[in-house]
Amino acid sequence: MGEHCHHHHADGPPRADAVARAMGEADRRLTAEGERMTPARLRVLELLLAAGEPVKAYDLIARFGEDGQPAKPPTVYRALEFLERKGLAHRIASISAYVACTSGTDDHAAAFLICDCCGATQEVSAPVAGDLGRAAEAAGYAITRTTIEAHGRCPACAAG
Amino acid sequence: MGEHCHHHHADGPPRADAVARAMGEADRRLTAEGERMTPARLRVLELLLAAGEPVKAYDLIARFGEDGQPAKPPTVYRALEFLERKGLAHRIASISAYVACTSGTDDHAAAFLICDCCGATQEVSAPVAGDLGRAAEAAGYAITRTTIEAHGRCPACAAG
DNA sequence: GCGTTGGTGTTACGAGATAACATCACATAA
DNA sequence: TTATGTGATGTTATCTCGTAACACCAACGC
Repeated sequence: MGEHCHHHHADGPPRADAVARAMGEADRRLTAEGERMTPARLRVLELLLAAGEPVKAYDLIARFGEDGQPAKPPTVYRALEFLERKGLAHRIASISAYVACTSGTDDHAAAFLICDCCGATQEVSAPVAGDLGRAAEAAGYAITRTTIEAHGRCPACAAG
Repeated sequence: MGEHCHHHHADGPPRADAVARAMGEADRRLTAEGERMTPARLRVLELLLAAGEPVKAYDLIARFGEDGQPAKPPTVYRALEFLERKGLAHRIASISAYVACTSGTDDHAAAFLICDCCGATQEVSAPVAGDLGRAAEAAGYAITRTTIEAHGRCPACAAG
């Protein structure tokens, strides 16, 4: 039972044109909302989209400069905070990593299936009105934000 | 919208005899299973039980010595790992803190309701067979572990 | 013009967690 | 009994993660 299969079988990194398209769409949408899609924010979004899987903050920092120059930590953390606030990225707390949002919808409650073997993750919509919502309601809690992360093995790793 | 009410309304720290009882029970149970409840492990469990709410690892480290001497980080992290493995404690990833398990059952899948205002948390049983389980099954994932944490306001904080 | 607001650059540091290695306690088999 | 393996601990050092604080700057509204 281990972390020994580090090859990536599933949907690898998206093609460059897909990344560009997603960035353009995000840029247009947020600009229309009066937000400022600055170079740093776009760059971090680009790195997340290009990775296609969760990325550590310090990996983003290292890859930030096109010339190989790393960014300063606050630059990346600020961009991540913005992207998360706007629903373009998520933090995965159980592995301290960040991932571009892949749920088309405005759905602010995301859940993740994370393969501990190959690192692939899949975002699924988190029905807050489900089990957890019922428990919260019974306890009188007013929920504002959820962290729902399931670890295990993806189909390919479970097989191979 | 903030973190401004830091008083503790809910069930505060448990009474000393309740802590002692819980420790004795854990000690007996694990010893019967052939595990070693060493002083360091008991001490960390005691600190978690006495707190009655999530505690940061470095707070445990600071409070570890009865004489005020802090522990070395690995001492506490090792104990936490053991307690978590044995179902006596949980890590709450979204706030990087640790809490004693309060679910009587052997139920290894816990979920938490966390008040962002007063810090109180409530452990609820996480029905893995519910929404998330269905999503995982549909995606072909074999789940081994879940992190389910809902943030919001407890009844008292929501009111006051 | 002038203040206000929000974003960025930079330095420095605080907080969270673990690697690596030596040592020790205990059980069990030779 | 001695040998030996296993699991727990002590200790040092370091690594990773994240933020506080402050100076600066651009855009906007009055």
